[in-house]
Amino acid sequence: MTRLDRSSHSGGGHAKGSRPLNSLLAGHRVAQPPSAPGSRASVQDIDLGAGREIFDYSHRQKEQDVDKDVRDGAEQEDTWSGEGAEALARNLLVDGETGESFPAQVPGGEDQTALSLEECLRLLEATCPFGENAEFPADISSITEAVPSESEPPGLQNNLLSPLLTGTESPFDLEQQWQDLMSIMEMQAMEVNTSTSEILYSAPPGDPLSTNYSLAPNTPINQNVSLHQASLGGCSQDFSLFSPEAESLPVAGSSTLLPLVPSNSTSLNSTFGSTNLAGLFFPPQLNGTANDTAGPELPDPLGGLLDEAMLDEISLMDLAIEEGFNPVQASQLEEEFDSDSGLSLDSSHSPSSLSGSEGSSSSSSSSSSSSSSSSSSASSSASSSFSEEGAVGYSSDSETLDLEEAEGAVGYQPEYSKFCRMSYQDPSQLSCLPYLEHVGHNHTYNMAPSALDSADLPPPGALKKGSKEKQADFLDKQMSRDEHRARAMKIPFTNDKIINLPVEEFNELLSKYQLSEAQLSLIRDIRRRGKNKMAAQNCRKRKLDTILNLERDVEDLQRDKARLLREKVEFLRSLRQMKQKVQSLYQEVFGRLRDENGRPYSPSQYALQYAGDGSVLLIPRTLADQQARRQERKPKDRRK
DNA sequence: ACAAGGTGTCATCTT
DNA sequence: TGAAGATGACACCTT
Repeated sequence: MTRLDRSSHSGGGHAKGSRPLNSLLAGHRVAQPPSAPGSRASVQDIDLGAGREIFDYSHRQKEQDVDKDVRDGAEQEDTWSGEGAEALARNLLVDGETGESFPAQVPGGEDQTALSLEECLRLLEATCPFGENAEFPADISSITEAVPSESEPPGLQNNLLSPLLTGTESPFDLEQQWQDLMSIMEMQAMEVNTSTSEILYSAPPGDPLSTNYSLAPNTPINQNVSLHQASLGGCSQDFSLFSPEAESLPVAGSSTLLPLVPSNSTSLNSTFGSTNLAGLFFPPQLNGTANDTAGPELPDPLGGLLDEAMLDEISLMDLAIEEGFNPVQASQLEEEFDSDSGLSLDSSHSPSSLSGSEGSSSSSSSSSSSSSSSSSSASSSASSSFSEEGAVGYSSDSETLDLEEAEGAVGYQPEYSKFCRMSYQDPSQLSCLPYLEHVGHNHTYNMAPSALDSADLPPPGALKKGSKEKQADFLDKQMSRDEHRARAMKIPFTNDKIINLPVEEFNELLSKYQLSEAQLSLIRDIRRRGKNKMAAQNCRKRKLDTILNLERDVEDLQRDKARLLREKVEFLRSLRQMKQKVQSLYQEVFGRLRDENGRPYSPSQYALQYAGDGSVLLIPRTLADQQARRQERKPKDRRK
């Protein structure tokens, strides 16, 4: 935040003219009028050596023309509640012997029928054997409550549906479902190549669920009944609707129960065995082909969203994302870390020999890729920066040139390629000038203007036959501004030492020589600039690492999201299957109910009600609707 | 001519 | 308190 504030002051860039503070007060920097635009030397460091015992800018003065090359110029959801059952229980009587419940006050009380759950199960087992492994919610009524039927026409509502199945309530937020699925598709479109996306809208080969199913990219998915028929093949799979306790409920054979006459059991069996289970999801009266107690058909609100084919395709997509993406992207990411930044913090790349090796004891091993947090990356980078970049530039002193050439030739540098790439497009040019490899860190605009005028690299031929003079000249051109100044001021040691020596050694070094104020000032400036230059490089490295880490985090999160969506879809799919099974059970039981005259009950007048204790009751539709409405209100109230 | 990216430098803040 | 490091901002350069 403070930095943002600072930016206001330097908004125009410590913009030369606006950088007043100590600079302007001290007058050591002269803000050049705009008449000297674009000139890097518009504000220039003037190191007159105005005694800078302390590192105070106010002591700087306009630089004398110590370097004649330096140009003059100034510087410077879901609700599975069982409350419906509880509510219902308040209106029910409990059979003292059987424990079964039946409505206490219902017109036409003799029609109230409570079915033994065991009987129901037995009934259903005849046609639909249960699996053993399926998990099922304990609260049966809540399951029924969740059976969707929202899209059925109002007129068709009073059908063979659970009384809690109202036409208005859907346990799923369809909009949310759609958004999730669209999200998956978006991700797929984002991360998977087009070939994969083709899979999205075409049936996967060999997928029996989707052979009769095709999706258009922008077409809402339709419910295809035969799809479920194929997928479920009766109710043979994983069907353990009721708990063992429920199954062990006492058999109700009393007069309170209406006889369950399997009058049409054969037809039921045949019908049920090949029943279109998708149809079981829906009210029976929609199914005109079935008898009046079986074969309902309703649009499945989930069917459009959770169609088997689509689910499989989503899984494929996610798989492609996860499996296809990971290795490639990861390797790409690694390459980025290693090459793109070109600034690996790994000190294993650090030079084994540094001109500034006095301070290389601080060298520490660090790896940007191993640190997921930018902070750790930052610290490691900082700790290794000295040794890593100790050899950067600033080696111009002619007296030690040979030494530095040797040093430069030894080891450098992790950033060598990058800097060479930046400053010299052709590395071969450097390879034939090994003593120049550190020069790549100097920008040509740091060079003296005269050097800038002829900054072009000498043609290879010229270099070939180049005399030592020419080489020296060329080397001279590559020297930084500070190096030129240091040479001009006859600083008796290398810029490299000036920059990289620890404070104590640095002060010791200074004390060894008799230096003028101008020289001391220049030395301190060189040190300050050199350190700041390395700091800036490290700062940029860290910034880059941070960006890369964030990118990686984003990719990880996207993968997580895709996985969670996939799991959600799987859950929804199994939920739908369970609902279908519950619905089929419902129809089966209801279809076998007979009144005292041996006639089937009309689904428009009666409905089965699952009680909380596991019993099943036959109650009038009106009561069932009331309870369903009451049930419906509760989640809405809760939402508010 | 213009944009983008790299680099050096400064001012300022933080450690 | 001073040294060193970190960082935003700017100018300049190269591509």
